[in-house]
Amino acid sequence: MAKNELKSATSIDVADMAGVSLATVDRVLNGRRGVRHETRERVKDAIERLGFRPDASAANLAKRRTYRFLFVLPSRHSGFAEHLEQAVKAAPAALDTERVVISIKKAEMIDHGALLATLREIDPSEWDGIAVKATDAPGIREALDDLVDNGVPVVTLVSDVPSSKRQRYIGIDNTAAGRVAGNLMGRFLHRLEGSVGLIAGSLMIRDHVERWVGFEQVIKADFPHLRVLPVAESSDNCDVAGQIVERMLDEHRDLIGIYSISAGNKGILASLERLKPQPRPTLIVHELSPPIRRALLDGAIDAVINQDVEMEAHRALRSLIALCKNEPALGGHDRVGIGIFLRDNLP
Amino acid sequence: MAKNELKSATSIDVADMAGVSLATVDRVLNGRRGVRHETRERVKDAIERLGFRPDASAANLAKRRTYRFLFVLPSRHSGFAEHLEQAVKAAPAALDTERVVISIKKAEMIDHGALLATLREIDPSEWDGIAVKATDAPGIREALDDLVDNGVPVVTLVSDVPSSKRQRYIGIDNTAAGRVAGNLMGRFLHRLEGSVGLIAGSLMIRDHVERWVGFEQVIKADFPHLRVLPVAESSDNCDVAGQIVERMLDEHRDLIGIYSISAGNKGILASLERLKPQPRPTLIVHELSPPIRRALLDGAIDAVINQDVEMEAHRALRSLIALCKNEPALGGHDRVGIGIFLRDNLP
DNA sequence: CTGAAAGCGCTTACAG
DNA sequence: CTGAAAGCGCTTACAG
Repeated sequence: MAKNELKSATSIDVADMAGVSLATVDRVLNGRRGVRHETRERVKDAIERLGFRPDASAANLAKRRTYRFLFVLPSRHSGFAEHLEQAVKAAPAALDTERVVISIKKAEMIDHGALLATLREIDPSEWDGIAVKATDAPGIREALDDLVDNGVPVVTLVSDVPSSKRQRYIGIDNTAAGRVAGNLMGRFLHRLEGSVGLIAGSLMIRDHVERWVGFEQVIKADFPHLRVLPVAESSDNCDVAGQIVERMLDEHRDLIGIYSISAGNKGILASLERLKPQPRPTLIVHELSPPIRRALLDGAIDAVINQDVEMEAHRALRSLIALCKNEPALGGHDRVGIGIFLRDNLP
Repeated sequence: MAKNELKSATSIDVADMAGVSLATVDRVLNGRRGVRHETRERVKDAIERLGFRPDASAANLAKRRTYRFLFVLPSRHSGFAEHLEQAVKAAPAALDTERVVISIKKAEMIDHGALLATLREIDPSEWDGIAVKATDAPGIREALDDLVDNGVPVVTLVSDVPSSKRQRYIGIDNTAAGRVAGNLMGRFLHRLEGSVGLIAGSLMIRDHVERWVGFEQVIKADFPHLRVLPVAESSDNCDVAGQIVERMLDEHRDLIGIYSISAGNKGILASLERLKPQPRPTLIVHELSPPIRRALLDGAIDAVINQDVEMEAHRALRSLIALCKNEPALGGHDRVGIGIFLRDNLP
């Protein structure tokens, strides 16, 4: 291997070749104004010819800029909420080159009055960017818009508020996730006929609605022998979810499947365990957490659809930093993959 | 937020507090020898009290060390091989703080004489680390061991050679992947009875064997009404794979499923398309590539099991760097997740 | 066993 | 519109 392959060009090389100073190279590199057109072209030419690629860590070392980001996350106790919070806290450490300090504000998501108050409390001048797991409820959109209008980049996390001015949404395509659930349900039930129950947290939360819609689409189109019952709302409360299952089993003797769109799985599993319907309805739920893993391994759950919260937290940071720098969106870096988990591919 | 939360301690702060020079702080930090016990303790104490965390990018900037890594990859033309090569080439750019130069050497995998010759050609002194997608064939193990004995870190990629001295294996758990395939096959076929055909590339390639074993395990245990046919070997050749399918359909009129363990899917799809068996056997394959995506969307394939080659390439680099630095293995950072893809969760 | 000083490749006031 | 110089937080010979 030629030695010169190992030493890549630095900005000094570029400056020398273009016959300018380091400061001018820096101006061209970072698109700062105040460089004569001709000079700019000379520098660009040198960059091109040397195959120069700026060293991001050196740049960040010199910048020493620290970003302060606020994350608004659900306060309600659930496996997913905890996991998300943990992932958000751990995310800055994975950023090698950028300095980020994050704070977390908890908000009650089901009660959107509480969420609204929390959002209203935020002082935009204190933050370089904000990530919110928000509901799509009245007033929330305006609160997000106010933050954006005050010059703070805002991204929605996990669940989107698409009509707002938030710059990005970081999370899975929830309609697609619902379709995946519908597909698995239909295929696992093969040609059996019967009813399928849906349990969501709240139809004010966008991701729940989208999953429901996706599920219905697929069942209607590809598995018309299945009857989808009206969605029941649990407020993401385990006890309520458990009662919903009891009622479903009682009212629909042909119940052969349950799609749990949101939280409350502990209650659902407990009811099924207690009532032992034969055969047990095929059960598809969201989000891997330790108890859900166990239930999957034990055969109490048939499939889990999961979003990678570590990746979401990481991408939220990357997006916020990109927004602070006015960088264009990198294609496909906001969407997170929809994971399907069976007993044997648990991570 | 207090201002001092934003400014974290630097090694100068540590040096001041401990009453030593920067060089000594560096020695303690990096476990270099030649520091009196008492001095070392003073420094450690200061690090602790200041909550000092070294800045990785500054360290790497100062080091300017460049790693030269060699990747031995399959030469045979296949969607997966191309994708893997592309991922390997792109991986260094994702490493913000480390400088890595990679080279790629192509080797014929099915013909292990050729692979062996390729491995024997490698001059250990030219490389800081080597990643190999190897077969588990005679002589290969010894060739890998020789490289390790010559002081070069070696990791296996995608397919392991567990009896060798390679330091790490980076890839999916292929037995688990086979189990996932078996599970999906069993569930999709529900209670239907019939034969299931398996097509592998070569039983000299470890990942193929492991997938086969995992598949059989699950079918035997959970879906005993399915009959698994003896594995056919295609040498990862599309034409051969297509012929195998024709023969299977001809000899087994009750063929209701096909598990394609490796490459050659184009041939399999073509044969099924031409012969149009009714009903079409449930088809499960590995590795998403553009033609496979299309077939999944068109309904010609029922499920795809995928490994994330970008992640594998990235982890291979991280592992090799860690090995060069004598860092301990980070738990779970070698294993890559097994992705299950249906029509609606394509990335 | 320990330290002073140069340097890694950029950015940032400041001066002109 | 452009440049000289200091500095970001570490590492590395070299000297003692």
